[in-house]
Amino acid sequence: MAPTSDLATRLRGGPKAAELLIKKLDALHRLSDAERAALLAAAPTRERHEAGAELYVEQAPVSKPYVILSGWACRQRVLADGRRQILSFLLPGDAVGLCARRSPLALTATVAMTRMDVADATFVKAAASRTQNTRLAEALTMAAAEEEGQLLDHVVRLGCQTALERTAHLLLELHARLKVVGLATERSFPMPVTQEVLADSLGLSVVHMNRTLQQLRRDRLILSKDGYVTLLEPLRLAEFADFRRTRVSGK
Amino acid sequence: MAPTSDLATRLRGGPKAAELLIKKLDALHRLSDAERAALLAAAPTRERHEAGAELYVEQAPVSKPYVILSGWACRQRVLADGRRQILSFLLPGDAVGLCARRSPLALTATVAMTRMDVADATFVKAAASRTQNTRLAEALTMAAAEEEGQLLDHVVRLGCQTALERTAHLLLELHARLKVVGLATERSFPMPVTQEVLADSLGLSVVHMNRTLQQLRRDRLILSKDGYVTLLEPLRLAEFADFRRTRVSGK
DNA sequence: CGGGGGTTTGACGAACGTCAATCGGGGTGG
DNA sequence: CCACCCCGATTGACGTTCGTCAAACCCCCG
Repeated sequence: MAPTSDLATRLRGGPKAAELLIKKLDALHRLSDAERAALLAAAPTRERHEAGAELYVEQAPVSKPYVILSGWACRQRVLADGRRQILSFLLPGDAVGLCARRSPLALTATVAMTRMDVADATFVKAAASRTQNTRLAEALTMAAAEEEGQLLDHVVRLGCQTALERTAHLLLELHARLKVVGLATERSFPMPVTQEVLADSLGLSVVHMNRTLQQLRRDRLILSKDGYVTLLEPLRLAEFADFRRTRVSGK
Repeated sequence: MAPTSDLATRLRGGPKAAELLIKKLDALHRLSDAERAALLAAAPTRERHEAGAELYVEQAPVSKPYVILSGWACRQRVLADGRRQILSFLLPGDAVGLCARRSPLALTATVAMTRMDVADATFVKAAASRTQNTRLAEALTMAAAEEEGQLLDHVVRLGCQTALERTAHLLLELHARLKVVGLATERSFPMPVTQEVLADSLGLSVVHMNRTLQQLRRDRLILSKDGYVTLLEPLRLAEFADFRRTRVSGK
């Protein structure tokens, strides 16, 4: 199901740190051959982070940007009394910490939810600032806009959808994002996080999260086991959850 | 309570279209005298929009940027079955539609909630792109980051706060934002929108919104009447709602 | 064999939504 | 000037969704 050989190659530290990033940006705004080559040529430093590691600390300076090579992270905030809200999921191919401002402070904590491999993305910023790499810079801007779109979707989920709708909507988003970078098949994708994480993302209790997933299974809309989710009826699910692909730029 | 004479001046079409914007940016990242002067010198086209007018249509191209001179707007999405989610409030001094990308499509609708006066903000974009106006460009970037911060706050409100906490938190945000541009006093500010709007923003029903406001009044935390809100105990309210001023950039 | 984290279940209660009616003020036409 | 109306705020009664608590269960691992 997962492309294990590719994955193994990447994890062993092959030269293709930018591979997933390119897949993602290309889908958003086709890069030039030169830009793709420039990104692939880079051999950035890699880091491994264990689950629970904090990549950025809320209100602390953003150390350096990363591209996620494998594993999942999230942005989160924790209230004084311990309540946690997960604001977004960060998946392989995502670039993080590429803020435009001068000495940026992180608006949220960023935490590894699984073991993950990341590459220092300073080379991406450098490449994008070269004048010949126009489309790369544009693609990064569009990626930022797409991220804003995801945050807006999240607000809608939390603000006016039921537990069932929220869950379906989030699963559809994760599936779409993973498919772009080749980590999901037509209907399935890995889900390496606990129900507690989903609950904290969707504003539900763990118990209700569990029951909601059960209901989706009972209704034969999804399958889930062993860390994989299968969307049995993506179209019906999308209709039900009011899920629509939003475009960020058009000509 | 409201600075009526200033307001009247602005509404009559005095030359100070950028006045409120400058107040806001200055508070975020002090501009140079030259930058302030450049912004104040501009005499952009003005437009008046009645309540209900749609400044931008979701998924349609963003026509041109605006600075809000008076009145409130919001960004919103409407689901297929009519449920509405308000994603953010746009207040006087806010710039909207200043997207960086090429031919941007609006990620949400933007709707006037009161009669409003806006100025064409093309001159702001132009001024920011001149190389000598570094700090202006930086300030705009920081304003964008602040907006992201507000969106993150909104997710937290919806995801893990009670109706009472959400409401208090939103009122504190609105107060802080209006105070920066001089439209709020130490404890009071105008609230020109219906409870239905607040409800659609906070993910509550109108009925529950009403009861929540009543409770805040009963608890002597706020006063509200005639379109004005007074925060009776801002500190206690902030403590209760876990409201914190988040900084976007640091030395 | 024991332990711990994650999932699942049941019973119960609280927060919030829905429905429907009333109230109150400002505007409008007769 | 007054009757009417409409929109927004308010109230009450009731239903549903979702949270909480507590216990069991399952599986992997040491």
